[in-house]
Amino acid sequence: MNSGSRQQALVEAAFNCIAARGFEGLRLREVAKEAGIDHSTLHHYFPTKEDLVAAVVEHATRQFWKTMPPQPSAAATVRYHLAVLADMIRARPELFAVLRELDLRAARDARIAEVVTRSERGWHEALRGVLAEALPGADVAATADLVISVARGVSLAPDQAPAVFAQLEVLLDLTD
Amino acid sequence: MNSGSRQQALVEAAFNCIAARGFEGLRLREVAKEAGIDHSTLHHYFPTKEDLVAAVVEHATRQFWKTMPPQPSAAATVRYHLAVLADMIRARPELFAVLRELDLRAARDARIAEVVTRSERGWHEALRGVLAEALPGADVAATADLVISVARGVSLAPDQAPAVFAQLEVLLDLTD
Amino acid sequence: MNSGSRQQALVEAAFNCIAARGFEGLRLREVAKEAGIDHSTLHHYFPTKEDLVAAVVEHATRQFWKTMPPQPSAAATVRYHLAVLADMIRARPELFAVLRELDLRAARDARIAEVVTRSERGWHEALRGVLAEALPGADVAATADLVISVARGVSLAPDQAPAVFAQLEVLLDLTD
Amino acid sequence: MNSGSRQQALVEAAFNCIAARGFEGLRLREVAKEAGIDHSTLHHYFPTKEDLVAAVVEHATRQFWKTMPPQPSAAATVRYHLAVLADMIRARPELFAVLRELDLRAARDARIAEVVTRSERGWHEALRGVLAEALPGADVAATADLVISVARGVSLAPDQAPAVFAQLEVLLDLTD
DNA sequence: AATGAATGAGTGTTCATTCAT
DNA sequence: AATGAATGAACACTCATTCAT
Repeated sequence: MNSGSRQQALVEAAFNCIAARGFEGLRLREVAKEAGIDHSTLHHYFPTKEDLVAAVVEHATRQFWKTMPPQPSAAATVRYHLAVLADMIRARPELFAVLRELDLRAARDARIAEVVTRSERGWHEALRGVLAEALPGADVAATADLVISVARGVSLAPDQAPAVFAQLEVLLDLTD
Repeated sequence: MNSGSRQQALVEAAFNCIAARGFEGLRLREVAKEAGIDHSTLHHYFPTKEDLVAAVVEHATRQFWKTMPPQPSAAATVRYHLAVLADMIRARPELFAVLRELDLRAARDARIAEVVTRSERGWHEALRGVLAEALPGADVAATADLVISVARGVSLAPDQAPAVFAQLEVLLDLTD
Repeated sequence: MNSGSRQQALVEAAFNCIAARGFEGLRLREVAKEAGIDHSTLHHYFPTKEDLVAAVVEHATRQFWKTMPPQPSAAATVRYHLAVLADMIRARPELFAVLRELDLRAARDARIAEVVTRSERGWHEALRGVLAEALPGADVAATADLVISVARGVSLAPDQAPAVFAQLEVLLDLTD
Repeated sequence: MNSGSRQQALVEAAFNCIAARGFEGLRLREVAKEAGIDHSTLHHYFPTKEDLVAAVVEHATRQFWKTMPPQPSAAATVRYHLAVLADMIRARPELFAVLRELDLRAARDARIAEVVTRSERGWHEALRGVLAEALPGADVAATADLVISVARGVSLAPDQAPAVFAQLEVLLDLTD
């Protein structure tokens, strides 16, 4: 087993701990145990807890953000994006729970704030681009923020995701 | 000083700690110190940390939820509600940050889940009532969930609250 | 048992550990055990290890320095002082070993340097005063430094203390 | 680079660590890093930390003790010796700080005590020989111990070395 | 020789909780 | 109620040492 996979295993174990018990429930010994190594070996890969957390933050944001695949029309691209979002939130609620923990922590941790901001900037820009085409005349910046707010908010109640995104789609009037 | 106000002071101190440093940064000694009492004395009012947290949860949800004051029309009532929401989120971001921490914790703490659910149910019902009148023919349940999702999501980026709620109002087409 | 004696007991236990195993062998758990309390209770009295060490430093320097009791003549006072020094070093070699550890540590710890310097200053001044009277015409500052150097040096080989101080007395020609 | 020089480099690196941070601050990883090798490789040269320390002890005592070069007269030899001592202490205070750490450690480590004793014995004998000639009638054993005590003591306050040794020379009345 | 991974005992420190007064 | 003392389990982190290559 090479060192890359060990680090990866540790990050995933840490991610699972955070998903299950929140940041406050993150215990290095438990992470190491789940990854099948001694807890002091963990420090060989991540000298401090903060370093591990930083890796988890990168991991979580990278997992979330996938490019928006172009569809026959801009409106279709937006509709598809909303549908994918709804599906992801339902399929992987823990990922989104962790992302929301990150949002909260960003307010008091500059290191996290930077990653979160960077991650959101990309999403926001992509959203603005496709919304400008799909909804000419609309306030695309505010609309992008609205979409992101809905995604954030509904990931705190994952079961509602399909209905909420469907309703958002109706309101946006995304006809070709 | 009667015991009621002592408890109140402790709950507020705890709330402030959570707002400032999150649940993971809640220290009983610090709460007691901020309330001006010995940390052992705190246990006379709240036997365990969990009890204090429960009180904070009640405190936070009570603070948030205020009845929706009726306006000349149902549409005006909704518009007013959205505006109040935007104002509150901007004025008291810590309150909403704590409420979001609660949403996250509800997923792993049944005691919190119960309070959060109860609080949301009231809000949801009130919203459905006024939306049914303001937007006849609309899917009021989904719309109420959408409004709540937006409020939740935007409280993670409080600065965007006015613009996002304004955009939501536009999409809802809330004319009299 | 009042808190004063507890602190005293802890300081003495810490002193004994340092005397027996040096600063590098100072273990908080062991100190607490020797004082008969739980190791975390120690932090109730001394929040950090550094605080405990500071108290030990004060304790050690205070123990050493006792005023020079005046004798019939200045020369007799110096002779008596040297004799007392020789006796103390033989009687309590660990105390002087700890004081020498302090001298060494003072080079890399400003907090210790301050206490050591303060302690030595008093000694040096008293020595200069009585030497000026006992040995008119001598370089009292250099002689005082010499006496202190001898005391320091011989405390690293306590058995030689009587002989070395006796020889120093001879050289100083301390006749009335 | 042959293994002899590697060992030498490690010993010197260890010596520097002890000089800078004391025995308690001696870290094998740091020593290895300063010597430019992996910390595991260090164990090929010195199986245990104690072995490295033993080598440092030899190194330090060997560095100090250099034979007393004969001068025109025995008194001049002693005077020269004191002057060299004063110069060395001022020029290389860290060496003498380490030697004093060794004296202290000798009290609780037989392995170190042996080296320290052996080193001192040579010095003491040489001193007795030349003192017997320079100061006929004096208690040469006690005087040699006195000189050694002064050297030890003043190396804890290196700045005073010249003045203290000058004063010792005066008291010894080392005229030809 | 040389290395990076791995270990485990141990280090100071924290903190909710309980006890005695 | 109120306090300060006391507890013990848990924590992140350190470090000499060993193992596999």
